Amino acid sequence: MRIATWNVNSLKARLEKVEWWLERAQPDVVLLQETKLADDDAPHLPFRMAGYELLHHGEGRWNGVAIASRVGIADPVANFGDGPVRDSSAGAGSGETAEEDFDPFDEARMVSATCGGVRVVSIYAPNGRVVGSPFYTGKLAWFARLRRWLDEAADPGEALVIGGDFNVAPADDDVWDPRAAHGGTHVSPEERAAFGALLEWGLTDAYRGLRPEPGRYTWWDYRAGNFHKNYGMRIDHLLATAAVARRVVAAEIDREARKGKPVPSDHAPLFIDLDTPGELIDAGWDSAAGRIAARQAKDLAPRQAAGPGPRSG
DNA sequence: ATGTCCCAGTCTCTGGGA
Repeated sequence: MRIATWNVNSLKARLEKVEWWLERAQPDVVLLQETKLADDDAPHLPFRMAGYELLHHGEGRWNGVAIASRVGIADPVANFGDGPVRDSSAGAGSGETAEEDFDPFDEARMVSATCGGVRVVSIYAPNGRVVGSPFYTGKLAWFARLRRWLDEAADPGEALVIGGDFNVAPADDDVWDPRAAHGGTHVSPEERAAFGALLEWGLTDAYRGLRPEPGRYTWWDYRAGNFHKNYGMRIDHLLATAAVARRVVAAEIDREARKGKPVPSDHAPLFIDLDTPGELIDAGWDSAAGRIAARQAKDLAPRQAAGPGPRSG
């Protein structure tokens, strides 16, 4: 069983790329983030044509999470079960997300279901923008809500996977240059502690558990050729309870999906294989990835810290 | 390199978010 997660940066704009990747990677379950669609606009038919059911939780213009599965979808939960979120497609304008209006619990950032015997949770954590800002405080509060949901609605003994865009690089090895990112969001001690609180509950970083090498990322800024320089961050994760983690036999980030035309998302898909390695896993998903990472390790000699720091989705 | 991409509305450009 192959479980993937992918921040697609608009499912509408990325539909062709997503269809290509479903055919390429043959995932059984895909957790999607930043669909940027209202539920009424979710593309159920193309997924159905590819053999997948689609569970979508969106608000319109921003955010939006989904689960695509070809092994069934049961017991859906949206937004931690806290009720409907704001419709960001209607009346959106300047001030819509002004600081005083920001409420991460009023945005479509969580959807869950049971697929093929595994409860999966697709999450899109708030970005945080600037350390110390109300958006950053809201990000930390959102992570606390996620942890509380685990405490109240889940059990560390069950088969569960939380995947998505956490907007947190858990360790310095998860950032292209820790000095460049220092002082910014995604790497602050508080954000890493919020991530750690999820592990503490009973989850394992399924990718890192199997793949210790540095220099492998899931997000690269569109600008400045950052992807080709491998200036990225590992901020998308698949966290698994022990019942799932012990079954993980492979983990990969598919950098090929971050390349070429039509224009890709700024995130690459990440996936894990349970019990049986996928047919394509041994073919190599990007033979250049290791070479780039090795070159980057040498490049980590003196470099000026970048000014504004990274901004990721 | 302030370097790109996506969205909706003010709609062939702009502003906001990542």
